[in-house]
Amino acid sequence: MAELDNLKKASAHAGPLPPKGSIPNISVDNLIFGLENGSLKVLLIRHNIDGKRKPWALPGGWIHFDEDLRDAAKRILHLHTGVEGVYLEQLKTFGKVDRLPFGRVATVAYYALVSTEKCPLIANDDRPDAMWCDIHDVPNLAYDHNEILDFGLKFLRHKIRHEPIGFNLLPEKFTLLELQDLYEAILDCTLDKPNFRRKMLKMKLLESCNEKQTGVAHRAANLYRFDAEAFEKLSSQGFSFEF
Amino acid sequence: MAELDNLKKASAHAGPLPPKGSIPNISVDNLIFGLENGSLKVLLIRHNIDGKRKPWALPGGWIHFDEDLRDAAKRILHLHTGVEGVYLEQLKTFGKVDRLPFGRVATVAYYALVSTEKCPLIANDDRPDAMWCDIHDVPNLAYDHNEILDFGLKFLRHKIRHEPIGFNLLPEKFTLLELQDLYEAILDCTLDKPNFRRKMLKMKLLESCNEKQTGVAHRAANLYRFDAEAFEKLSSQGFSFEF
DNA sequence: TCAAAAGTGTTTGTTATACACCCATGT
DNA sequence: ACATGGGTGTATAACAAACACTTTTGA
Repeated sequence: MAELDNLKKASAHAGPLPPKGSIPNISVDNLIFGLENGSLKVLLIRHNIDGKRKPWALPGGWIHFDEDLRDAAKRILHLHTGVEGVYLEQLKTFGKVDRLPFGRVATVAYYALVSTEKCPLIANDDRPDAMWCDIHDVPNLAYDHNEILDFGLKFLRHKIRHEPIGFNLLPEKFTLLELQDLYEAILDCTLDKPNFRRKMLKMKLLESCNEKQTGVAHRAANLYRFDAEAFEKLSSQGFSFEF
Repeated sequence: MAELDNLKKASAHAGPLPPKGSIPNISVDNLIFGLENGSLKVLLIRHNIDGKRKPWALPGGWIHFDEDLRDAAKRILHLHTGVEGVYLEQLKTFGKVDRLPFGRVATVAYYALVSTEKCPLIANDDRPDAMWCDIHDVPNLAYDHNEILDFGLKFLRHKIRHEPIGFNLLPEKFTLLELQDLYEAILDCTLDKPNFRRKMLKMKLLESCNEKQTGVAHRAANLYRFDAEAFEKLSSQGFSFEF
């Protein structure tokens, strides 16, 4: 029951619930991206209230009076995925007058990148339905959530070319081909393997784990991890990631 | 008097004024950049209340209940500069619990790029002080406004390398050297003239006005304007601006 | 031994960089 | 005539794209 209360409080989009202890007129909505079977997915939830199914929506919620904006986004992310410490950035604030049928609410959208394997979806009878939805098959969402998603997707496509954030969608250790597949999935293109390799390695942002893949039916690839330290160092010297 | 009322309503940072007809807990703050004598400037204002001078601050205000977020930002921009139709984009929303000493207010920061020559500052006894402040000489600002400015400045430096927005800081017609000076001012570096020329012209985003500079004590340079149409066209073909 | 993916090498054309140079104009 | 900035040319090095090739491994 306490959990259900939490959920109601956490969801701005179950309806015009009075947000006790929360700031009126502002909500948070999270765009949670994941990669599954080489496809880009987004986390959608759907409430079942009095046996009635609401439309699919982005996971969102209200902001407590004593809670930083970013902390509210983290809390909502954790509530639906159980993960912490993942990539989470503010996307944009959506504030059209009539974006919700009840009252005036501006929503601050955040986007998160998670590796789906770390991320078992939390859904049962007391909680809303949840699914990883392929980015190409997104249904009509509640309110202006399609608009938020479209904006976020464009933003991600641009961002991934200019900042090394793709790694957050992969497990800690990954092969170069997994990384390439990720770029191909997000940018919706095909890339040349040898050239992709060279380009990535030349940047010196990947650190070899000196470890091989296991359980593959072909030659095992070397595993790499993203070297955040090296990136900080290079950035401070004026390096700018470009893909 | 009506003007003064407007100003009070428009300024979230004159103090904890009750925002009648406005959304509580959300404000808008504008980061208005301009270029003057080859230096990057930001517009700051300062209120004089009961003969007491408040600290310098970013121009900001409340959002009316029947006004889109973006329209509020436009209104505040126009109030302080008189300009309309200039480059204005959302920067980020700042929502720390204690960012203001009175009450809980999240502020949506916008940034604008204007050519200062179009932009006589509106300031007199009834209005707040206003100044174009060199980016290197910014004083301590009210509340978290230094944080907002720092974030905006970093953002601008990054953005100008990846999107053709610099033109908005120049008059409609400009020379290649003016453009180069702009890049040097914002990126804080020096650039090679012939190479800058070629790089810019090769992108096909500049349209020659077939007109020369006037009133200069040396050979008059050709004037160019930014060709927004060409940019749209190229963008839709996958072109990505890089400087 | 074959399929599947790892990983290397090489060729070719394009682009960036650095810098030398000439041109036009007002004083 | 000379200072000032406008504008062009060019040699070199670095890089990107395309693609042929060898290597490793499990089935």
